Amino acid sequence: MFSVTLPDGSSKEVPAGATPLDIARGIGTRLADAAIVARVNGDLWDLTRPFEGDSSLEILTTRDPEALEVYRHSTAHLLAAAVLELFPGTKLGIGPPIKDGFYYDFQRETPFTAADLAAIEAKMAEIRDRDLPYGRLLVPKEEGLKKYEALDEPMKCELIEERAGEIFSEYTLGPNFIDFCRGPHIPSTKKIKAFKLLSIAGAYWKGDENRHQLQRIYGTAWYSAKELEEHLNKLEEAKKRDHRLLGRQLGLFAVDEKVGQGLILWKPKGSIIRQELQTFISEHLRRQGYSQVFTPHIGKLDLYKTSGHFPYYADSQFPPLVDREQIAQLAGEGCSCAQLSNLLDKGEIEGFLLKPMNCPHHIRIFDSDPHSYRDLPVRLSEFGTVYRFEQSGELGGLTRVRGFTQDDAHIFCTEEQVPQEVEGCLELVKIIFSTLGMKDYRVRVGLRDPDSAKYVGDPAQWDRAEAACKAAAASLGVPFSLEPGEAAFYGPKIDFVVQDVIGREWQLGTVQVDYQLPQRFDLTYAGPDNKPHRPVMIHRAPFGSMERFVGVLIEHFAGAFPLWLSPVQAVVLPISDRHLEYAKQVHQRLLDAGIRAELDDRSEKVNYKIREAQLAKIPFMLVMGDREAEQGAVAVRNRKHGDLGAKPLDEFIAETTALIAAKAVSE
RNA sequence: GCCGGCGUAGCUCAGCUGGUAGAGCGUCUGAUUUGUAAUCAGAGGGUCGCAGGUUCGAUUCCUGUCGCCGGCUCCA
Repeated sequence: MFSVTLPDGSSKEVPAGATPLDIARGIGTRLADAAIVARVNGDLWDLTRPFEGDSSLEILTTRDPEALEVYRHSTAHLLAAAVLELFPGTKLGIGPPIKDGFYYDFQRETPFTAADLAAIEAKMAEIRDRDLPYGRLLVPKEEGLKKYEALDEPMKCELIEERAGEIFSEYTLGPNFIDFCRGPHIPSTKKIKAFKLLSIAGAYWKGDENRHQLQRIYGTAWYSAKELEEHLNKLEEAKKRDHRLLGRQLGLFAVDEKVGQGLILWKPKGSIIRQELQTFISEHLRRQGYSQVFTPHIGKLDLYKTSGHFPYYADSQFPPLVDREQIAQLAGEGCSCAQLSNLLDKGEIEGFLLKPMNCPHHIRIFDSDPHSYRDLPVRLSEFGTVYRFEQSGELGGLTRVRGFTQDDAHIFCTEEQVPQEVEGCLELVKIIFSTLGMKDYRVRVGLRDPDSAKYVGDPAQWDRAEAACKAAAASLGVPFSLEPGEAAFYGPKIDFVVQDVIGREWQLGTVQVDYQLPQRFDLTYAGPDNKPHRPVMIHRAPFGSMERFVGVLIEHFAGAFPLWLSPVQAVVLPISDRHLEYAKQVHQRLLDAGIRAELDDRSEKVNYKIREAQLAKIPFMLVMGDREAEQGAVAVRNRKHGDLGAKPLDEFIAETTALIAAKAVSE
């Protein structure tokens, strides 16, 4: 007999061989029905796995987030079983649960098609209806390896070699399916109520682009058809907020294949949003003692050799700009492209680079004057456009582009000033997020990966810089995560990360502490001892890039920007031609008051004009007919609150300009 | 860059197994003078992404290429 202790402190005596499910049934059929998995002595445990001694037990039901992961993982096994029934010989990779669903990686000669997906889904339902138990078996490692070799499952063998202990567990599903798996799983397939396969994608084995590529099938699974439907609806709704769609509908930006992939054309309306954001942050920069600078879009290759950007990141740079005649001459001498590239690397040919970062230019500005410790910190800011040759498969919308403008600045300060300066930078990011009402972000402290060689500089400096970042993040008052491998090559950083409508994460604001570049450029300032000292640099961009930030912002507001950012803040709608004269006067008054207003003087019905303005998400529609013209009034309609009734024009202007000045998030 | 899917009028999309294309909305013109989410009528608009190939004939099949979408990898 074992003693099993429940969360309420009570305990039950059970015979050897008893399972968590037995106890759940003993407590009640409703609990047994809702039960997905157990927690035994702190570990997740199959409901049907017998106790192995005196235990604590918790039954996890559909209410527990961990249970949902188990449920989805079990659905992934169901997917794999269906694939093997339909396509024998397919090799299995891995099949974990993920946010909102699961995937399974397969290796097969012929790619899966959309039609296959439907067939697989049907087969899954068929297997599910067989009510098969998820059976747990224990196998000694050597014996297991032989078995999976016999099954011709090379990836499973590789996983066993790497991960399995002396005895490992595997899970069966019916007589023909077996999978090396830590588990746990739901008791049987009949628990799976609602699932759908969503997409097929390529994925490298073990995420390594040098290894073979697998076909990944993504799916989603829920406890009920209703939840599944809601989830699918949510995905549909999210698509409508996609900044790529809204960007076109609202006329904010365009990407033109004749101009080039990933190169953003800001249309007039989008430019207003960007300009307003720049004006907004510039005011805060001024208050924080920043100076503004301008630098060119290119610089000599040598500059980037000094900084370390070239040639180490040659793959993500646009090709160097080299003198035409020099190239012609080299070509005449039979110089190959590879040799040319080599000559560039060695610095034997001079050329220019489209700048991938602004820092080298700012450094040269700093270094153009001698500095005393009394001058520091020096804070140089620039809305600097940089160019990076991102992989073509990565480009999309405004979030991943090849030319973008950072709201960049570099702070040159003493080591003692670092904590205070970093906090000042974080303050800027906080101002942005709070002004725009953005709450869904996470803070990531990117640290170096001790196993990687891509970082420059000595470890002691890294340690100090990482400590400074951790301390600053801690002072922020919001949760943050420490993430090794996420540092910049020259230093650790604090990033603000948000999600787009389809759940992809994007880094926006960033603050990076850098001990390397001042050294590489041999920057100094005169200390109190009148000897040269090395300044520390802080790179920071509170928006990150204007492109990405606006992209995220479009989705955040679903295109309905707050008044102060709206490209058109009010539209004047005369009811008929005889109100046109008054409408023009109103329009001009609005423009004079600094309100971005348009006049819709088309001979259309007011309903039609309202509909268009509404779809354009214009905050205020001012309808005017005889009554308004007589009284010097405007009938105000708000995009969200509808008809607000008539009020004197002066009053509307006063209220609206106040809302704009306050950067109110809603009208 | 890799895997898969897609590319028909400005936009959204239809077009069966090869016989050079159609709708709605937008645009333009005319009529209408309108009170809080679409007034009516007419017209214009596409070398079916681009380049080759197969074929008597290709938007439709094949190859290449460019671009877009999803995922992977990457992101100084």
